[in-house]
Amino acid sequence: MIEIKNLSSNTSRVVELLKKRGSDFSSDIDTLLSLDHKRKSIQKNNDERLNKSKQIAKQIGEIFSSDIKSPLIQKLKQESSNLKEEIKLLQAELKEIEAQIKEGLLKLPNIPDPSVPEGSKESDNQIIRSVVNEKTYSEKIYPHWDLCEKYKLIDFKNGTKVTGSGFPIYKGKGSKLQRSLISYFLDRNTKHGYEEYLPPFLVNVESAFGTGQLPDKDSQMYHISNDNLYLIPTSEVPITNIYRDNVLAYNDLPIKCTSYSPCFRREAGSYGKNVRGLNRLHQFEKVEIVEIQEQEKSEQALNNMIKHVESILIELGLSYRLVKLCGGDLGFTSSLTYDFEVFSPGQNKWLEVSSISNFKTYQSNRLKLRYKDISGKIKLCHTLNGSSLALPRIFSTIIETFQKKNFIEIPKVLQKYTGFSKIDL
RNA sequence: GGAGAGAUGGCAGAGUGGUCGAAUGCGGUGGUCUUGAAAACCAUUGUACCGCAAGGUACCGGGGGUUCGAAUCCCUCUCUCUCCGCCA
Repeated sequence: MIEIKNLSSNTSRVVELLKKRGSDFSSDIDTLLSLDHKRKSIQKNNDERLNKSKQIAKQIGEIFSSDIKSPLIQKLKQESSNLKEEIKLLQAELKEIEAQIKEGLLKLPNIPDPSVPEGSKESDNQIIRSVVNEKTYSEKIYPHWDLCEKYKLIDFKNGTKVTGSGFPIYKGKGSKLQRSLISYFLDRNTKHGYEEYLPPFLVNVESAFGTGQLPDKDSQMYHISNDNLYLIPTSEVPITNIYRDNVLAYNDLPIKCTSYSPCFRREAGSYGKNVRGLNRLHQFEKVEIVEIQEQEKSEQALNNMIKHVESILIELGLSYRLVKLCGGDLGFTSSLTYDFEVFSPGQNKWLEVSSISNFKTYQSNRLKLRYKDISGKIKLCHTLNGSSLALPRIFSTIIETFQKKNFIEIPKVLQKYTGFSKIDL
């Protein structure tokens, strides 16, 4: 949620930057500002009346202690009753207008960073760098769904039987490889200073709201109606919400967390080729990194996160590229996002495996996540997060990239986790 | 799931209708003293909104109500604790 103060003091700048997303929000913002103006004047009126009635109540108390029968009391009571009627009306008005302001603010996406490239579609994203490993294998390359069947790594059919499409069952060495990747990612992240967490996989409404899944992505989450809880679409939600409603000391920062969790996404509207195999699932596993930072340091923090995730991709030996998202492709709550994509030789295309974002104050404003800076001033924190990494597409790319005629090689760094160096028949 | 008790500032803990944003202790910060430190003493120490400021308003788990006046009374929700039941 954008801060209304920012909106009123930098109106034209905010409007300009929001245009990168491909829409003009100037009239929405004007409406919000005039609502806020109105809100202030109502509140002023309200406060004055409250003050008066408070004074009267005090006066009654004083008279009461000396002369219970004083005729003044009745008169004052009446006066206060009248005031109360006015206050009631003003407060109803105030509540209404505050709700309108909040609703309006929630509809505004985050302000894109000035460096965000112009553009409306995926092809407008800016490729920062590409690192492609040369092929050493010249036989026919199979896509991962064929390999999963051949080596019995994943049972898609029975996943569909047991739950539905998009719920694969890993088995045998497939399951072991999956588990090894989780451990490997967590170890790499903790070695880089992130503290490991294992959060709840269900969250309440406040948490879903805090990180911006509600109300924007309501239909994309699984909801448990009995208890009004949501299955998490990413562990960013429970982890970031740990710090909701907090004023941290500047020397508590940065807070760096990493966590594994399954992620549940309804993915309503997806179909066809894009969802084949492991490409798009309703339940998938992910290791996430979250960082809470001082405002001045978040830019550097984002760069560090990128370097860290990149070092993992290099270690795994995958071909990858780093992409800076254009305004049109930028997520609703993000100000600046970089994606890592790995090259899938079996499908001959790039697949997103990590999305690293700086949300600046957009999440923290909702979360009321603040810190006291060195001068004692209270400010909103900056929040950042990224996948480090998302499992299924790494899994599929590994088996596609390192397939040989009758076996699959396991990358060196993973072997101490898997306990085997290849998958064969 | 059943029965009971409770939720107050960073923490502990008073306060059961009037001048309470809230005693007291601990902790934090600043100072005095000291070569330095400790101790002692003094001062200070919540958040949000409005206002140039002075100042005003709201907040004692959340929401609603009674009253001229609510931390205090009533309703409701959530959470915590104790006992019983069930259970990996």
